[in-house]
Amino acid sequence: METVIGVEENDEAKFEDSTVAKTISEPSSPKQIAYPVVYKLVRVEGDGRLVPATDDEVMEVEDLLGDVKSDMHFDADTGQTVGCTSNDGFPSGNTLLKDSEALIKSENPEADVEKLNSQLDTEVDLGRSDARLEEIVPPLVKSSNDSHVNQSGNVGECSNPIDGSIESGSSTPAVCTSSKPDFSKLKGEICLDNLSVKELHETFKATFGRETSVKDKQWLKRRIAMGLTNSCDVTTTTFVIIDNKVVKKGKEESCRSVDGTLAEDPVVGAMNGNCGGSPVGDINQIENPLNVSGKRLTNPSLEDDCISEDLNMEQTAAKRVRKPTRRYIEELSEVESREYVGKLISSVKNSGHSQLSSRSHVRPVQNVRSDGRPVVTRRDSLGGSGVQVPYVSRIRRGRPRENFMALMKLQPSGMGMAAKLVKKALGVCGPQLDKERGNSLFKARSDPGWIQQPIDKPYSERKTTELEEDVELKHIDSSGDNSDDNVVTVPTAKGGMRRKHHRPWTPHEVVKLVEGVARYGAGRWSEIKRLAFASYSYRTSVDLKDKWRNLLRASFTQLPAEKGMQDSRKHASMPIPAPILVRVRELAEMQAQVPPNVSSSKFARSSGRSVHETRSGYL
DNA sequence: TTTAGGG
DNA sequence: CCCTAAA
Repeated sequence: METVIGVEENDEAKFEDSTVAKTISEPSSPKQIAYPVVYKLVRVEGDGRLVPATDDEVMEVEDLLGDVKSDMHFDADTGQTVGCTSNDGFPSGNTLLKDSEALIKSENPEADVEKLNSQLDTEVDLGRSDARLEEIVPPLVKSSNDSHVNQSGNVGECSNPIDGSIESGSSTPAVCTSSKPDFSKLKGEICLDNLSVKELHETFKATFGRETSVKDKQWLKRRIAMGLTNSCDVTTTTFVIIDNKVVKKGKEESCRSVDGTLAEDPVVGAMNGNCGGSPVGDINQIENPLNVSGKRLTNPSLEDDCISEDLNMEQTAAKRVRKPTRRYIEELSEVESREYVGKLISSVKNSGHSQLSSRSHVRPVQNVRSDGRPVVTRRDSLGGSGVQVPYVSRIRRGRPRENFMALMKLQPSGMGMAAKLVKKALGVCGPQLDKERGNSLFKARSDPGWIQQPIDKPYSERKTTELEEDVELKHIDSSGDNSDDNVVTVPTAKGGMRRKHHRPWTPHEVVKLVEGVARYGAGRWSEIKRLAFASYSYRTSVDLKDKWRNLLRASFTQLPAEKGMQDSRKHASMPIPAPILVRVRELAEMQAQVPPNVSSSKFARSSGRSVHETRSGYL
């Protein structure tokens, strides 16, 4: 049975209510209208059932969600304002937005959210909807247009359902062209426009598992599209969402994600980010994973959207198709599977590995913000001097791509316009976000390890307790964005310029590393990396190894000192907490890993494989 | 690809 | 951290 974490889109009803003006369902709760979109984490059981995620699970994903969201966020910013994000502006996103917005504005989200949450528990049929969807789809699929859509990409590149449902819906069904609803997740594209009301009804039913009395064809289409999209997201739960594309574990199935939604709601992104579950798991703010607040850029009306959409479409077309970054995927998958299914990772890895990093995607925005104009250059990325870091970080971790330049070149000139638009948008939501984020960030929590954060965080928040690693990471990331992780270009003999970046190890990381070694044994770096050391994609197994080596060295040299004088030498940089060092030493000894020099000779680490005993005194 | 080591 | 040889 696999454990996937899904996002449950709970407010079916709400949407309807809002959209349809209570044509349907219980007239009882007048407030439904105000229900914001709430996502709930669920686990998909083998049989397709959705089970509320456990705290742990949530934790696991939280982090992820945060990522996704933030990333999404960006995309959204760009996409929303500019054009459907990269070619595949998620249909649902937009659609959802429109609907939800209306809802959201009406009341204070906070309260509503809670309600929703409670309700959520009961409502779970995304999974089903999905299943059904598949059933229905076949007939629908291929109904028309394939060519149009497929131009850019295949499955992944779906056109905006919005267009399909709204635009064409009202006007001429004939031209499904760009307007085909996004059903692509399943197998192909479906053009809802071609369906009769009755058919739509059926589809609706199949999608949502219930009847609808709405006669409005357009509405139905939209609704369905939305539903499908959402379900898609749910399905996707495997979570690897990269640049608008959702990559399922292993498979490369992609579809637009809820960009729009997420993006639309900066706050949400931020929220998640904060909530970013730390592996440590001492957080429980998961209550409202997503809380759509009323604050957001709102798209005035559908009409407007359509317009912008059109605009978007154009630009979109020009944009390149981006595949998920390998690293990114890795990261996500790791988080996801960590402790659960480590295997998945490998498969996921295979699925996507492009040179394009999510970061590249974002960068333009950054540049724009700081410079005031869309300048995309490698220099910026490397030097990072003038690059400003947008509120949401998590854009790109890991080592910078060597061929970044090339990537940038890919950015069509259209970017310019896009960038401008984005800029505009950012101007509005940026600050707000920051604020939001900052506040939520303050949900301080006890830091597992110690106190010193070696890293200089760009944000002042830093002093606010050591937000757990996740947050910390974000900060780092942010800083990284600026300076690109302390990237320093080092001249290479071969004429090339090599980037060297420094990523200070956080206490958490160290702890994890130690634990990992304890659990799996030193030397099994890949294992540790994958399992115990799940997140932190930027740490490669080699990194782990190196770090361990260092720790070992440190532990054996520094420990003795502790006994006598606390500090024979002021550890200039980051003082590694004594306890940890102790543990390290212990482990080392246990596993017959003796630090070279210090103890005696270099014993190959071969005896300490069994491991497990380790965590006695400490841990 | 992953490990171990050297730089 | 990076790079590379070995496995």
